[in-house]
This record gives sequence, structure tokens and C-alpha cells, in this order.
Amino acid sequence: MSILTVTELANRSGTTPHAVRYYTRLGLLQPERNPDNGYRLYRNSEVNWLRFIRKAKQLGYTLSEIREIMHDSDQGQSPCPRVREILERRIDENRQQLEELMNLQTRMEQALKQWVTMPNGNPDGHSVCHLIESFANTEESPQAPKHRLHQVN
Amino acid sequence: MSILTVTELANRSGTTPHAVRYYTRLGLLQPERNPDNGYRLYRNSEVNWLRFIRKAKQLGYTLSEIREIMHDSDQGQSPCPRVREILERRIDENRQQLEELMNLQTRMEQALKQWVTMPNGNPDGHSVCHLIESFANTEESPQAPKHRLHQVN
DNA sequence: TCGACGATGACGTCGCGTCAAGGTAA
DNA sequence: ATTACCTTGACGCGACGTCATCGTCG
Repeated sequence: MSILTVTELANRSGTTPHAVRYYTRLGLLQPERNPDNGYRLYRNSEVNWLRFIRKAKQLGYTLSEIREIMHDSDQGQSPCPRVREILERRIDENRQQLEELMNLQTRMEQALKQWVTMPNGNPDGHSVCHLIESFANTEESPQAPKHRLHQVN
Repeated sequence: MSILTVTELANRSGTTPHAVRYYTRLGLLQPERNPDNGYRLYRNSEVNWLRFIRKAKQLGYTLSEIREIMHDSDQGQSPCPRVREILERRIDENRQQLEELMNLQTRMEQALKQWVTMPNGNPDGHSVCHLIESFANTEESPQAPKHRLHQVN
């Protein structure tokens, strides 16, 4: 059993066959191919790479960052400096993101509280929804990272 | 000046011409067209709709939810019940999201702290990066919303 | 004539999930 | 023959940003 198909590999690593194929397309895994039917054939050692990928994702690394890290390692370079840098950046970005979401949470809760005492309104052609429109325009500078919103998995 | 072009409308509402065109494609704004050159022509009243959109987004509503709300209003229905429901759901979802990001933040900070005392390693063919691999597998159930990660703007 | 504006259209983001349409293994 | 697996491929998500290519206004 030192040769695995996608599903077998996925099962041994707590992910899905589709994700395994996706990682493979990105070059994170490099299976052989069965010349008869084109099936991907993963060596048993690929289980370790896949588990590495999962752990790195749990720590907030993106797949393209993971690719760079594995590339370093393949080239015989120590990936550790890069690994540390990325994590430091990610911590800062995530702190930003947390602040934004906490601000959003505050705005939403304030609005809902404010609306408790307000009746439902009917459209009059001048406003869409007086609840939303009554919400004060805080208009803070929303300097968001714009991208890299994090999904854990 | 009761007729505005995209850029004029965008400037009056603190957004970009491209976003205005995007909202228009989604049906949130309905400009006339100059038959000579195809330019979008917005009535002055559209400024209010656009400001409504911006406020709703600040409160966490998605564009498709905003579309539904405006549709209610167009049909003469009170959008307020829907508006309240959505916000309640969004508050719950955002709380979940906050918990996940706080857990991530904790994991990342723990890892970085742990790594301070660890040296950089060189690739040995068995591991990719011992820093990441040394990180304990918490393996909590990551029942994330999977989608609807929020971007404030 | 030139530069700022207008138009449409397509691609990129991030990590897959979800079809679709078919071939293969036991 | 059935069923569970395999293959490639394309689309969807969210809200735009960023080209590219072109026509228009002042």
C-alpha cells in the first residue's frame, strides 16, 4: 500500500479528493501517473507533504505561500526565515481584520438596538428603508487590506 | 445639473466610477442612456439610492441583499422586517467569524512565541519546515461558514 | 489635437464546492 | 451489471480593481 489514489490520500489526511487534486494542480503535490488510465498515483511519503499543507493552512499561510515555502525546501534552502516573516505579517493583518470586524459588530448591534424602538415603515418614494437611512454616517477611514480575507479550514 | 455622469455621481457619493457601473449592472441603479453616445445618465435622485447602498454596506448587507431590500421597496412592500432579519443573522455570522479569527490569532501568536527559541533548520528530505511541523495539531472542528467572509469598505 | 472622460469586455482575487459527461476498477 | 471510484473541464462565490481597446467631449 505504498501507492495511493486521490481518495485514499485524502482520507489519510482529513481532506477531500477535490482539494487533493487542486493542490496537485498548484504543484504542491507531484504524483506519478498510471499510463493505462491516467490515475494520479501518490507515494506514501506524499501523506507527509499533505499534512504539512494542512498544518500550514491552520497557521494562516495561503497556498501560494506554502508553495514558496516548499520550493525553498526543494532547493535546499532553509524556508524558516521566510516562514517567520510571513507569520509576522499575517499576525498584523489579522489584527487589522479583527479590528474591522469588531467595529462592524459594534455598528450592527447599535443599529439593531436603535431599531427596537422604531416602527416598520412603508415606501414613500423618497427613502428605501428609514431604519438603514437613520443610521448615523460614521464615515471612518476604511483603510482595509482589501484582499487576503482569511478563511481558516 | 440634475443629470449626472458616472464620475459625477461617484464623486457625490464617495465611491468610484467603476463601482457605480457595477451597481448599475446589478440593477441597483437605473440610469437613462444618452442615445447619441450610450453614456449613462443618472438623475439627481440617484444620489440618494447610492448613498443608501453605501450605508447598507457599512452595516454588513451584501449587494444582493440590498437588491432584495430595494426590490421590496419598489413593490410598495415594507422592507423593514427583512432588514431586521438579515441584520440579526449577520450579527450571528460575524460573531462566529470573530471567534475563528481570534482562534487563528492565538494559534499564530503561540507559534511565533514557540519559534523564538528554535533555530532555523535545513531541508533533509523528510520535513519541509520543522517550525510549522512542530506546531501541535489542535484539530478542532473547523465548521466555518465557508463563504460570506466580510469585507467592510 | 490632446487629455480626461465615456463605453464594453475579460481576467484576477482565494480555495475549493458543485455540477457535467464520461471512462475505469472490483 | 452495478456501484464507487477515476479523469478533465467549466462555472460559482463577492465586490470590485485592473488592464485592454476603443469612442467621445471640451
